Amino acid sequence: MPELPEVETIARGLAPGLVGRTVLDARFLCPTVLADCPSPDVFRAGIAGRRIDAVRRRAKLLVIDLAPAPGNDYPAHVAVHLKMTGRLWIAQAAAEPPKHVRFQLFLDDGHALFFQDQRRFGNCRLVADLMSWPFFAALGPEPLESDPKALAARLGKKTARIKALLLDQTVVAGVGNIYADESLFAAGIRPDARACDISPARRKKLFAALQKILARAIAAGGSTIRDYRTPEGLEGGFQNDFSVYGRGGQPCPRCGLPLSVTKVAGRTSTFCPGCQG
DNA sequence: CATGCGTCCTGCTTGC
DNA sequence: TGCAAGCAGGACGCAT
Repeated sequence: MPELPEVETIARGLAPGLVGRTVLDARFLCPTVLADCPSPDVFRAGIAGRRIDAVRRRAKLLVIDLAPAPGNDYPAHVAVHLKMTGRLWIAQAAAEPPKHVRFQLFLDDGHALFFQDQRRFGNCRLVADLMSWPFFAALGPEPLESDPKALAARLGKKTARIKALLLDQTVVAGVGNIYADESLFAAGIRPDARACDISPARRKKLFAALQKILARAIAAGGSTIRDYRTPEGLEGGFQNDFSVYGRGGQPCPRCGLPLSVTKVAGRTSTFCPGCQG
């Protein structure tokens, strides 16, 4: 469930405890959490002795930038995808890992980064060159760093449903089901509308609304539906500001009609049949 | 190429 | 009260 605002909150929360530290080792409590790597030992050797230069977000990925080190004489990155239920926090290295902890990164100050993931959808990987990773190279623009008009132009001739395109990480990066539904409501667009049937002005309005909603969600520390927590263990606050997500059957906050629930692009989609159309 | 759909995974919720 | 089916959803593999 962590989408752009949640991963941004996590990156900001982890940075003070990680940046400047040196990585000593890693431990995998679940073998499948490690993606695109021949073995845990290859990963461990690849990170050992490196200093953490930065902790940042790209799309829904948490990216840890690692400096070169003796024996590892090139920059590298650890990329973590939290998917639905992933959580990250820093604790004493000797702390007993709670249930569903899949991975630990041990630091030179006696602490460790813990990665917990109940549903095992999440993963982490060690990447020397991010752009040689096809998924990363194909990511679309960051919505908060782009002109809404330029984003709108990216889907001008597409016939797919607008909801499917918002969720497509190559169209725009970092949007998931929550912020897709919320921005479609704000722009007055049905989730099952075909992109080519939406006027350029309304498509621009959609991305302007997306920017505003993402910024407000980051300011609130993200949205907690069930599993998401900040690195400090706190729930987000933006779930209290939802207009439609998870509110099927309840009155539309704008017109009072009951909100409809459908499946679009295989995802539950909530919208107002009066305001979006 | 573009689009759409089934699959993975596990714990909570719903329904009989 | 108990148990099974349903549901959540990001990315990917495959079908059309």
